Order: sequence, then C-alpha cells, then structure tokens
Amino acid sequence: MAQTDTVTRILDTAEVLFAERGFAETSLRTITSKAKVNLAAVNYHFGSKKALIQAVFARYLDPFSERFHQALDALEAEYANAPIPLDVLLETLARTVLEVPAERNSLKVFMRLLGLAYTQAQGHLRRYIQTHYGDVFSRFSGLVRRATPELPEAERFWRLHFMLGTVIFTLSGLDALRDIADKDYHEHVSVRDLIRRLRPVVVAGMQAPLPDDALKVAG
Amino acid sequence: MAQTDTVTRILDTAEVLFAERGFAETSLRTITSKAKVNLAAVNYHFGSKKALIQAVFARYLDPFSERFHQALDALEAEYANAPIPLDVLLETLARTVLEVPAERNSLKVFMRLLGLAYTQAQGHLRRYIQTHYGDVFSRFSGLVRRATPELPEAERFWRLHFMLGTVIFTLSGLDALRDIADKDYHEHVSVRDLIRRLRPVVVAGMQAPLPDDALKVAG
DNA sequence: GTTCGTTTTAAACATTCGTTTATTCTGCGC
DNA sequence: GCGCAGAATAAACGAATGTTTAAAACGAAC
Repeated sequence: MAQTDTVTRILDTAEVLFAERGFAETSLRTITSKAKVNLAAVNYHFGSKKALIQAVFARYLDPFSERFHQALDALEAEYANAPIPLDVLLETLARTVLEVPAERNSLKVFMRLLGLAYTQAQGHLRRYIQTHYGDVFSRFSGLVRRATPELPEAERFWRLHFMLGTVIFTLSGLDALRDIADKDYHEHVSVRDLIRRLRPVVVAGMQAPLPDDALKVAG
Repeated sequence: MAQTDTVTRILDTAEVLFAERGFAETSLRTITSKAKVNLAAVNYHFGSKKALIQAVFARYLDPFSERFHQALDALEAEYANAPIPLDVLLETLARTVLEVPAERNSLKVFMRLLGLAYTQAQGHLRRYIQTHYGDVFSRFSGLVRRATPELPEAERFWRLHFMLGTVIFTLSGLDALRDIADKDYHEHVSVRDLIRRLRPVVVAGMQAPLPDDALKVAG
C-alpha cells in the first residue's frame, strides 16, 4: 500500500466521521478501522490526532483560499478601483465555496467542518485557521467595507458574523433540517437550492436599517 | 449537606463547564471536583451523564417554555384574532430569552448551551428537547405564519431556521467574537447590545424579497 | 437511644482513549 | 540476490473515562 493511499484513506474517512460526530467523539480507532489502515498509521503519518484534524481542514481550506484569492483578483481587475457591489461579493464567495469540494460531493462535510471549527472547543484549531487563513477573511471583509460604506465599522463586523452564522449554522445542520422539511413540505432541497434561498436573506440582513439607539431597549 | 445543595451545586458547575468545553470534553470528575461533591453523586442523583446533561437543559428550558407560553397567551388576548406583527413576536421571544436566566447572569451560558444542543452530536439531547419543547416551537412558528402570509410555507420554514442560526451562532460563539471586536473596535458589547443589533437584521432577513426562480442559478 | 431510609463517601471496575515501541513487510537501487 | 530506508503492523502502555459497589455518615421518627 503506497503512502499516498494510506494518507488519503485516513483523511477521507476522518473528515466524514468528524463531520458526523465531532472531534472528541471520534476515536482514532474508529477512523482507522473504517479506513482499513493500522491504528498507528495516524500517528506515523500525521504525528497526532490534533495534526490530523488540522490536515483535514487544510485539504479544504488550501484550495478554497487559493481560488477565492484568484476570484477576488479577477473582480478587482474588472471593477478597477470602483467598489465591488455586495451581492457580487457574496455571489463570488458562494460560488467558490460550492466549487471547492465539488469533486467529492462533500459540500455538506465542508460546511459541517466549518461549523465545528467554530463551536467545538479545540483551541488549537482556531489558532491554526486564524494564522493560516486569516488574510483571506481580512481581504474579503475589506472589500465588504467598501461595498457598504453606510455601515459603521462595528456594525459591519457584527453583521458579517451574523450572516456567517446564518450560512454555517444552516448548512452544517442541514441533514436534520432537511428531514423535517422533506416530511412537512414534501419538497426536497439541495444545497444549491438552499444557497439560492440564502442569498436574498443575507443581502437584506446586511442592508437592514441601523438599530435604534441602545438606551431605550431595556424598558 | 442537604440533597438540594448537592444537586444544585452539580448543576451550577456542570452548566458552566459544558458551556465552556462541550459535553464530551467535560468529565464528571472535573465537574464533581470543582463542585466539591463526590464523584458518585452524579450517578446517584441523576443516574448517568446523559441524564445530567438533560437536567441542565431542563433547568433553563422549563421556565422558558412556561414564560413564553404565558407571553404568547397575553399577546393572543391583546390582538384578539388579528395576526400578531412579526416584530412584536420577535421582541417577545427576545425578552423571554433575556428574562429566564437573568437571576444568575447566565444568559451567555444559556445561549451557548442552545448552540451545543444543535451542533454537538448527542442524539439523546435532540430527542429530549424535541419531545419536551417541540410544542412551544410549533406554536411560535404558527404565529409567525400568520404574521408573514406573503411567504410560501417552505420559504418561511427555512428563513426561521436561518434566523435561528444567526442568533444562536452569534450568541453561542460570543466570547471569541467579543475578543476580536474589543481589540479591533475598542467597543465592548453586552449581550443586550447584540440583541439590539440583531433585531433589525432578523426582521429584514425574514422580510427579504423572494429568491429568483431556481433554474437559472447554476449557470 | 435505636432504627431505618436517604445521602455521602472511598475504592474499585471495566472500557476506552491517544500514543509508543519493537517487529515485520515492502520495494527499489545496486 | 542483498541491503536498506520507508511504511505497515501487532502489541502494549499509561492515563482517563463513566459507572458500580459496599461501607460509612447522617437525620428524622418513634
């Protein structure tokens, strides 16, 4: 068995199990037995479980980061120095997210992993993502700033994270929701369907009127 | 040490630790040692770790469910048979959420627990919440239906979950986000602050224009 | 003061976990 | 064919987990 075989076999199995159960709830023995490789192979090839988790993310985020940078390059060229409209930015982001895991039909896994990165403890993971992919997010949020000059800085920051929550939460909990939707509305939705539904909601959320002044809220 | 003392001591400690680290990452020994009770007390009083997790949720959700039902009773009486406006419904929901854990200043913990209930595996928890508190959600979404008659059924279903994602995701990941916001904008936000910011975004999201027809999205 | 049900406690139990070690296997250059 | 580095394997390690047991401590009722 060639090295690449074992390594990708582990990664393929681990990403699915992590997405299904979370990191702490997935043991190396579960991964290696389902992947039909030896238990020690994980520590041999990756060094530790933490490193395996990071490798799983890198396999998605490296291509995503590269493609998204390219897409933003193209947009900036197209719009010269004019601000890029918000819906164009969001459309580009969505398209890139859709493209990256397309080859393995694993968009669901990708989104679920992103959700876990946020919600699971795993401090090492947050650090890893921040240091490796922080610049993509910075660039994107800089472009969003130019697209929404009417928003105060802090307000834009929070709204970006609101919308991030909307998308990640929805797509990462998709299976459970889809079951309910199928049952209640007899209408099966695909991920692309959902993204189509998400777009106007996200745009409207970003462009919502500013909140009232704070003080009168308590009453 | 009276029984109530030990039980509430365990619950108080467990909810904080669960919120900080998640369920699987929090051992009973960590809980009992920090709570200064015997390890076996958990199994004696609750039966198992799973039952302890459910008890932690019940202590929040039972009062929430009761108060929210009462608040909806009052609204339905006030509006007779007229539909209750969407922003009133959301305002009532927000106020109830804020009231429940107020006595212990543990709103952050409450929201974080809700987020974990969604994102952590813990199938038993999802079943428990669904069977015990499903009717509150049904009632609320029925009222939202009357408040948004222009939305197709499926669209409203998804948008409700979009907005649920926005709120839970934001408030449950609050600490991490707040750190960034504090550093970048030198503006410390409270949970109530965030809810004030959330409201217009959620309302705008629910009232966003319907998505374009599906077919042309792929291109 | 004794009895009896409840609660607390210390100790042990059986698993499971991530990791390490020592050995065997494999395939390629010579 | 031989030697050897890289890879795979079986076995064991120590630590940590949830749970159970059996004894002790406690508190109210009589």
